[in-house]
Amino acid sequence: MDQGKQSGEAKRATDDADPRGPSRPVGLALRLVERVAEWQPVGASDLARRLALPKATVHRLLLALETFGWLERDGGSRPLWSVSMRPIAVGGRAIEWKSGLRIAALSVMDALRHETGESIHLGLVDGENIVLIERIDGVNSVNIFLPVGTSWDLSWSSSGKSVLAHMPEAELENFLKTPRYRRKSETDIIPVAELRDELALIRERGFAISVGVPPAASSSIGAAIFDKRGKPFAGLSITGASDRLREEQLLALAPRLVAAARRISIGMSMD
Amino acid sequence: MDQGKQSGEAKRATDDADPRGPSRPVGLALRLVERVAEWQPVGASDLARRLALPKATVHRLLLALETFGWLERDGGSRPLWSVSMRPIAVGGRAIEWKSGLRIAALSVMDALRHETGESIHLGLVDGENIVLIERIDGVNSVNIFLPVGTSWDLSWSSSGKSVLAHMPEAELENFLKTPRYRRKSETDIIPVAELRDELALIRERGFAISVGVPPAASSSIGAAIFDKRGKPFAGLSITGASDRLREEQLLALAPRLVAAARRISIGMSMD
DNA sequence: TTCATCGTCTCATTATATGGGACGTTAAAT
DNA sequence: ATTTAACGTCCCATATAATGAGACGATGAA
Repeated sequence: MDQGKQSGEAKRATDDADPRGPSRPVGLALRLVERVAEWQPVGASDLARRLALPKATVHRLLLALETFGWLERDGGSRPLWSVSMRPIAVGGRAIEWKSGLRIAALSVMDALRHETGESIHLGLVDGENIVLIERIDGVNSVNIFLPVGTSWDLSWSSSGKSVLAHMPEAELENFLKTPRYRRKSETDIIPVAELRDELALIRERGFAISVGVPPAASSSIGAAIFDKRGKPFAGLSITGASDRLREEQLLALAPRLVAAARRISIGMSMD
Repeated sequence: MDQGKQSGEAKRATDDADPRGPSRPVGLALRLVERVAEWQPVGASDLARRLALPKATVHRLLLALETFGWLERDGGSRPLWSVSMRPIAVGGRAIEWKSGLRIAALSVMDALRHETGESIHLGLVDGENIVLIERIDGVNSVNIFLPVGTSWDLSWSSSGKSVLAHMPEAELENFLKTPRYRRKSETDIIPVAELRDELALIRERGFAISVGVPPAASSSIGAAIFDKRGKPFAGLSITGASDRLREEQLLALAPRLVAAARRISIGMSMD
């Protein structure tokens, strides 16, 4: 799950500053929830140290978040904290609604998985990431079961790249301002020129390909989904284990995938 | 998605009270997030009215939550609010970790869906609800695709009831203190005696059955999953459309389901 | 047994939340 | 086209809660 954060982390270093001002307690509490999710199970002192916050403040907030049902602790003599099911329940509702998309996509996704036998992923853009919001499993066994909520940098996954390729120029420029790292690496920066070339190819072909993406070495082919105004906001992809889905197999699936993505875009435009 | 809240709503009426005291702003903010998720897209005044809070307070919190990335508004002249992808991303991490369960369950679930051809659901207990955290789709078409994050009252779903049946006496008593409504009804209370009888039957047989559960009329057979200490904390179920999965079909699947649930429990006890 | 570290709690001080109400704007009703 | 009720937004004096240093006993490692 780290991959989704990699690029986000750099920016969050600033967020982790300690902004005095309005709604500070709320901000602290939410940051606490996010960090507990990341580091769970984690102790109070450890948390305070990593966030550079006073122990007493963290402790008080932890108790509050427990009361409100967002955090839980195990029963040990040195309590360790983790997040409850609340965020998932809340987020599930978000997806349920947010998605005319989900409704428009489901039948198409189901059809696609029967045509191809592979797993179909639906991702929604969230800032500079793409978040997996729905998955329909292929009929084959030995599948890759990524959990809903997994997120990747837009420059990583095939669906992310296909969204990137059709983004308004200004937004893309802004995205390219911060360096993008190659998957599996935290130091190896992708040259901007290389990324631009790939995006140009994606625009031309109408789909993107990714091979061997962590965590579970999976390969995928992805296409963008557009809203009424023609802006890409989601991605559809066919995903499978790298050793079974090689580039030629992926290319063979391209026409079906592109057709499915277009059908969803059209379905979304008809509200 | 309403079904998950139905019974919860009664209790939340009290939560919705306005407790002065420590961490009040945090509590208000979190309640706001939960309610926005429930009612989205929703306007500020509407929200304030429904929560019986001053407009100014709600407005200030909305702006803060937007800053922190938990809420978003559309661009209309009368902004409507909805939740962002943040909760899903946070919750996804929760699941990722929480689940030795997920890891232990996945291969068993995959095997089970191949044996039966039906969709397999994995739910985790969250207070008095059970939350769908993982779904593996059956190989048949015309499936029911419930989104991860959907939650039901424990007395509703088959997996919930099977958890209830094996709960410690004290906890069960506490659960039965508040009245439980029949699904699809907001007034029709299930007699406690009837519920007790059903739970006794479930204990005896080792599995529970539910027919025609909303939102998508689905029927299911469920069994509980236990932790090392023998406490039920999750549920496994086979779910399908009501018109295809009748009681006799469900009963035929029982032995396989019970075996799978037991295998997961054992897998969990071996850390 | 020693001892550093942990979770927990208190309290005087400081900072923020609070919400009534005013203002300009929007959109529905007339 | 005009009216009007409801909306989003913001200000500001007051009430309220957040803050964090430090104390304490409990825990687990050395």
